[in-house]
Amino acid sequence: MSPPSPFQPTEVELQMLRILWELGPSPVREIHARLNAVKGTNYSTTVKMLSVMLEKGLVRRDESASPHIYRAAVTRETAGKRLLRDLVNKVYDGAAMSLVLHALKSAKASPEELAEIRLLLDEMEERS
Amino acid sequence: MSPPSPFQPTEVELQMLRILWELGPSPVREIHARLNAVKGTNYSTTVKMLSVMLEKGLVRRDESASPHIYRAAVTRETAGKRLLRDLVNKVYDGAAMSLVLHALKSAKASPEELAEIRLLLDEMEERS
DNA sequence: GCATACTGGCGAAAGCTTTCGCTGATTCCA
DNA sequence: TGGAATCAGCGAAAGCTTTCGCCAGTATGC
Repeated sequence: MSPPSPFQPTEVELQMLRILWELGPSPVREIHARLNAVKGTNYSTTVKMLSVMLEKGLVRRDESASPHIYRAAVTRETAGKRLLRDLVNKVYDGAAMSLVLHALKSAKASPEELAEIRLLLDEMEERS
Repeated sequence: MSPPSPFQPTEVELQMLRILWELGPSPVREIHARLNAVKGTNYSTTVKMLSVMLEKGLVRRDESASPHIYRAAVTRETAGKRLLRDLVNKVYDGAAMSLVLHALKSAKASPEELAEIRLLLDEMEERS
């Protein structure tokens, strides 16, 4: 399913990905504007970061457009899933459910979300 | 509740913590035995790692016992909670529920666990 | 056509984490 | 008590990620 990507984004790479997820495909300039707003870093830094991420396969680049357009190569869902799996393995020793419980306890949920979870639970119960 | 610890453990530190969580309070030797088994690193490395973690407040040390005894200064629960909060913020933008859903979908749960979650959901619903 | 501004990129510096060599102290036996 | 083994630690090297200075190419406005 996910063939060539064992890459876990680093701290700042994740920050960058988040910007890309929010912004959608964008030229460096816009990405930098956002990053700079929160981190006050240099334009060069943003460019470099993107080029590193390009090598790692975390972003994609469209060079045909004149200001090059960058887009995230992984969806928020995929990245989240990977990081989550990682977290579960590293801390909860693979017991994903402990984590679900923790997360649930410490989170605020809307009625809709609660309903969605119930639905999911139903499905899971049926299947087993 | 958690006064002086904004420290997020790094990769290897987490590995070390996991060993401590499993082993309980232990002398360096035993910790090293485990670490070495999975990473093949030097005894010195383990000692250094522990001293760094001591400075960061991630572990505690009992120097009165002759082979010094190290123990984790954070519980698995606390560490997990912190990392989780971090993950939620960095990837899901604070929307813990999206994460819960993901985790649920990708996990196998026993009937007992499912029941526990339902219970929790009930409580949450009442409170809102 | 020329100065100016914008864009992209390389290579190296800075700053972490991680690893280990080497050294001194302590413990353990015979 | 002497010698070997174990234990603890420092300081520096190695290896990442992150930052940026500087330069070159390209578009832009006059």
